[in-house]
Amino acid sequence: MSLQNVMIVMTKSDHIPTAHPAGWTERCSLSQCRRPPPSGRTYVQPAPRTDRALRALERLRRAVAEFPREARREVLEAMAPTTRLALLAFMERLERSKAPLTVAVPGGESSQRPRPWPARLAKAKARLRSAEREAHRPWRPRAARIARTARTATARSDRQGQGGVYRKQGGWMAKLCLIPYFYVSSRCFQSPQQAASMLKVLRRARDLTAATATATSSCYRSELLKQALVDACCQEGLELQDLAPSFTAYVDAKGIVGCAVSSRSSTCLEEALDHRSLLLAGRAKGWSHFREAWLHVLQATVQRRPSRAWGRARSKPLKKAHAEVFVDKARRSFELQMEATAVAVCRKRLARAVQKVDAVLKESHKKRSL
DNA sequence: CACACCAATGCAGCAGCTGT
DNA sequence: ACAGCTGCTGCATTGGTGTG
Repeated sequence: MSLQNVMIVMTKSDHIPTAHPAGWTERCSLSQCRRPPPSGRTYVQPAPRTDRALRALERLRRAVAEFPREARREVLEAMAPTTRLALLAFMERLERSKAPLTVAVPGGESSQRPRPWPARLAKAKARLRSAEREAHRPWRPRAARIARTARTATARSDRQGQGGVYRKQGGWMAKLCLIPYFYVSSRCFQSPQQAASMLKVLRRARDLTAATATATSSCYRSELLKQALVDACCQEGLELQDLAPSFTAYVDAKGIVGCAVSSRSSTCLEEALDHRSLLLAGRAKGWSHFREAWLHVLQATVQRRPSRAWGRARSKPLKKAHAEVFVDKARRSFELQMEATAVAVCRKRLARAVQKVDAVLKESHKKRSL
């Protein structure tokens, strides 16, 4: 299709009769066509082919507008000449007609005002802000998800026969999520059977905890958990020191820093539970609060097993300055990652828009040659 | 319906100590 | 001297849920 043809199509569209005072523009919205019109307003049926071309071009125009000004030339040059000409003609026409064009694109928003660059980045940042707004909404586990996940985990462990029992270089250990964001590990055992029997105890403790605590509460009392562990051990004819549990808070913070954050393992249940509460409360209140909680956890000295474990197993608490560097670096790299994602999404949207315009142009060309 | 997000599980690796 | 022990850490994976 030539540039002239594009102009012809656009001129024709101007003459499509409409009962709406704003002209043809509002009819172009697919979503509006599907919905019953607002009271007192009438819409006529859309002219499919013309509208499709206009919609595709408007979609492309906005996809290009999402790029920073300096990148737009490169974007345009990467297009096929016909597509570029069609878009430029469309934009010229848009510029000439001072009437605000509001060709709506499915899933898009009004085109009266182009979205500022980078729209996706702004959206990403809004998401960050919304995480901060969560301050007023206390965290609660999704009961359905937890129940389903528990079923899945059970199914998986049934399949594998030893879910929750992990092989270490020197032996076997049992690990289980006792309550959401809170893990308990047994000490290391020589055989997988021993570790499996400890896993059974941990599962029993989890069931006892679930039976006594409300599923929607994020506040778990340490005495309750400890009692559940003691009772579970007792039912298997064991002592708590046979299990020798250690506890870790593990809070998913991918929405804030792009990773999960865990506290150091502690043999003190209260300590680990406290870290869990701090991290969860921080996460619910947004980045600045989460940062404080994370810093606290990183600097905390925890109770460890009196074992001969070394290396990473005995990582030291960080000094304040080091903790701050660590935390801020994580946040910065998360922000950069979000920006990169936003750019990738813009490119993807552009590719789709170009494809759509190409298809419309090709179809129109075919019809003309018949 | 595709994609992003999230909870939970699974596992490799770390690195100094200990036993031979 | 060195292989093995130890259990904690960090990250990948899995699969369900939410959202546009």
